[in-house]
Amino acid sequence: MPELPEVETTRRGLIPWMRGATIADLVVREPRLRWPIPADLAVRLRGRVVTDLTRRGKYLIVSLDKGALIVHLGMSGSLRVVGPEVPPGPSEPFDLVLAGASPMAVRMRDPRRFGALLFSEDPLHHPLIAPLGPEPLEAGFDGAYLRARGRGRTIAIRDLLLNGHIVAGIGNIYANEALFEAGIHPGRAAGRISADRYEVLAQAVIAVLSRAVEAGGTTLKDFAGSDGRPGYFQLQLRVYGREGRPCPRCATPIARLSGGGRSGYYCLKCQR
DNA sequence: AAGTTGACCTGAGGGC
DNA sequence: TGCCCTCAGGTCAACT
Repeated sequence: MPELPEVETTRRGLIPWMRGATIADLVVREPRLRWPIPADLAVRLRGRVVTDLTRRGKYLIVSLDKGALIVHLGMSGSLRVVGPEVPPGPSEPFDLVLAGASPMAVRMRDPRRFGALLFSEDPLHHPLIAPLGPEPLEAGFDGAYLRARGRGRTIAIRDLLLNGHIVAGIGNIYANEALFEAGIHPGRAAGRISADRYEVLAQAVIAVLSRAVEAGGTTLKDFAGSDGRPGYFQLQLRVYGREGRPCPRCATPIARLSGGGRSGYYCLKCQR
């Protein structure tokens, strides 16, 4: 599920609830996520104050008066605000309980358990965060940067975009959508794309991600924002998941790139 | 070094 | 209806 726009949607929804709040407790029902939730985490968190909620790529960083939580939603994760009376369902590994006049909890749902909840004294230097590439919606990301990273390489351009150490936050949906918008074939070797086309691609990445953030992310199956409402960007998808349907530009049926990992969708006429 | 594949999990959907 | 197979929004580790 969650790529940059979905994580950003979650972050924006949680800010009013979390910023300035005191953590009353962490209730762990299932510690076996991508990495185990540290056993002593609840003890460390009780009484801590949330000073800020930020995002780096697909990671949420909950800054505390001492240290920070690092949250990743994996493939199937979401965070929702619930009242204390709402009983937890299956696949809901933890609640972060916040104190206040009307106490509430931030509840994680993660059926596939590819998500993570970790603690760090210095999150920006954490081994998962430090190697991330630039944020695509901030300065430092442009065509020249992408071209420099792709220079001389035979890797498919889609896989370059999916590598968080090259650029942070892009997943399979938005990589495919941006490549369509830029008219570039997802399998094209990264080293065989002109400077001009790299500039078009970088702008397409920025445009697609910005529109998706505005729409509240993409809900294909089960993504929900912190208020439980879905995103709406799936209505604007032009190629992802649309094999056989007409290309919005030329009406040629959308093709699917199979073989080797995750699938790619593209128009074989518009994208070279 | 760069590229490719497997691994980690659950649940949904299609075919028979 | 039910079983089995395939696939899914991520990404690290271990191979070639």
